[in-house]
Amino acid sequence: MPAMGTRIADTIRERIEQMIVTGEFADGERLDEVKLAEQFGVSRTPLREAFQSLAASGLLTLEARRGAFIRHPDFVELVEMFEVMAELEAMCGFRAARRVSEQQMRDIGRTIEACEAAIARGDSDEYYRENETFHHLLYEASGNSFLAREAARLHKRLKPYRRMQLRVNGRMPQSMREHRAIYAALEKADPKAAAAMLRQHVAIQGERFNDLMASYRQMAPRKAG
Amino acid sequence: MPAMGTRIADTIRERIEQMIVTGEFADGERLDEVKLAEQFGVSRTPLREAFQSLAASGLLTLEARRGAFIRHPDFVELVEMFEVMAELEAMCGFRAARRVSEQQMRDIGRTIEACEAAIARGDSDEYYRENETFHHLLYEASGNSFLAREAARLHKRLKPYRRMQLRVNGRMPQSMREHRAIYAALEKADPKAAAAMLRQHVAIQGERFNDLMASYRQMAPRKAG
DNA sequence: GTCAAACCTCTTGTATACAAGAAGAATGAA
DNA sequence: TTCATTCTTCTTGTATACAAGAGGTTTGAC
Repeated sequence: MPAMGTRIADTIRERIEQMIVTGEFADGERLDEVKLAEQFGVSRTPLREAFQSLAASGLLTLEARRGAFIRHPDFVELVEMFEVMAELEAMCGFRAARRVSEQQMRDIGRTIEACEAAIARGDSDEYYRENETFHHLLYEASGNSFLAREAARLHKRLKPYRRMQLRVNGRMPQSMREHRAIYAALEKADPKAAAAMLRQHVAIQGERFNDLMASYRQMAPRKAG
Repeated sequence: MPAMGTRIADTIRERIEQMIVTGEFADGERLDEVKLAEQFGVSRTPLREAFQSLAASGLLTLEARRGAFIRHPDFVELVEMFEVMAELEAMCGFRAARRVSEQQMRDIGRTIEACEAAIARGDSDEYYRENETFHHLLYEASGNSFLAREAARLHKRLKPYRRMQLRVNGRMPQSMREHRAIYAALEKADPKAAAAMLRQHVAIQGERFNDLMASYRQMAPRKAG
């Protein structure tokens, strides 16, 4: 964690990042420096530094002398990104199967139960939170801190689009079964099974491909001037 | 001297990035804003924006109210990074085996020959250049543009440390044999073989682990106040 | 001589001022 | 009316000014 004291630029970065990953901006929308600076009560300087940082993380796009834009990935790129995400998670699972600690297994087990409870209550926000925790615990359990950071980074970047996957009818119970299967593979210390399960869990393939495409088409019209 | 065509911040970013990946800075070195601004003949503003961008890419570390520092990865993290790099390259190879075009195969073949010619001439700079091209062509050949970008990003970040691997006695001819094996796997359209070859080619394991560790120890003392 | 506290200086972080493209509006010709 | 051109305005990009923390240094007490 890079020293993050009282720098306004860092705070701004966090806040804009949050706005982006919660899907607050439409595709193609331009982030007005003056307006945002006013909104946050700061000058343009820290705001622009935040922009640079966010752009390097891929969360927004800077166009020379035109400004900062939200550019949602097109469908092809979205599939590409999930393809990489699937492989990173598989890699985490593979390594975690050998390296995961008992404490980590308990934590993972807890998030699975919390997920199921959330579904039972119909609390989808809680479900998303716990699901996220599940995956982050897995990244950590890989025992490769660099891999964990990179996986978390891409995970964050995909956040606005992950809901599309889960919104589909019947996806959540299926997702839960997969969580349990992943847990079982870790418990058996079976790297290949864990990797395969996770690849399957995250990848966009088969029916899921069509589901995502349909969801994407519903979301796509949200274009901004 | 204000705006004149291209963004200064971008130019500065490129130049500093180049300085970093060519290993121009020692571990722990602080990048003096005033001195660098003077050196480049610009104000601190675009320089600081470049810093933000570089920090987000992992090429330098920003510490609140202390400055921008070059923090070389420790040995463990370096191994972790190569582990991820190996997997990304394997992934590229897997996909490239199915998707690579004939033109791309010709280009890849050409870089292999250029590499071998460079070795024969003892031109190591040229060798590094062509080797880099070989890998970048492979990333592109994966057919997944997002994957290609991510692989290229990590490749760049590892650049200062890749030479350590190759400097080892006899590594270059071995590396060339691997290039040819990778080429053969692509030609046979054998995804698993291509992936395995690339994982093997990039990963730090077996003897290579010890070689890298030795090289790292020689490089490590380059600490700055 | 050693330790601690105040102070000074140097560097970073933020705000503001200014320059210069870019996009759009107004103007004029066909 | 339509197209091209000029001009206006708005926004970004860069420089500079100013504020404030961090680190080192001096000074004083013991």
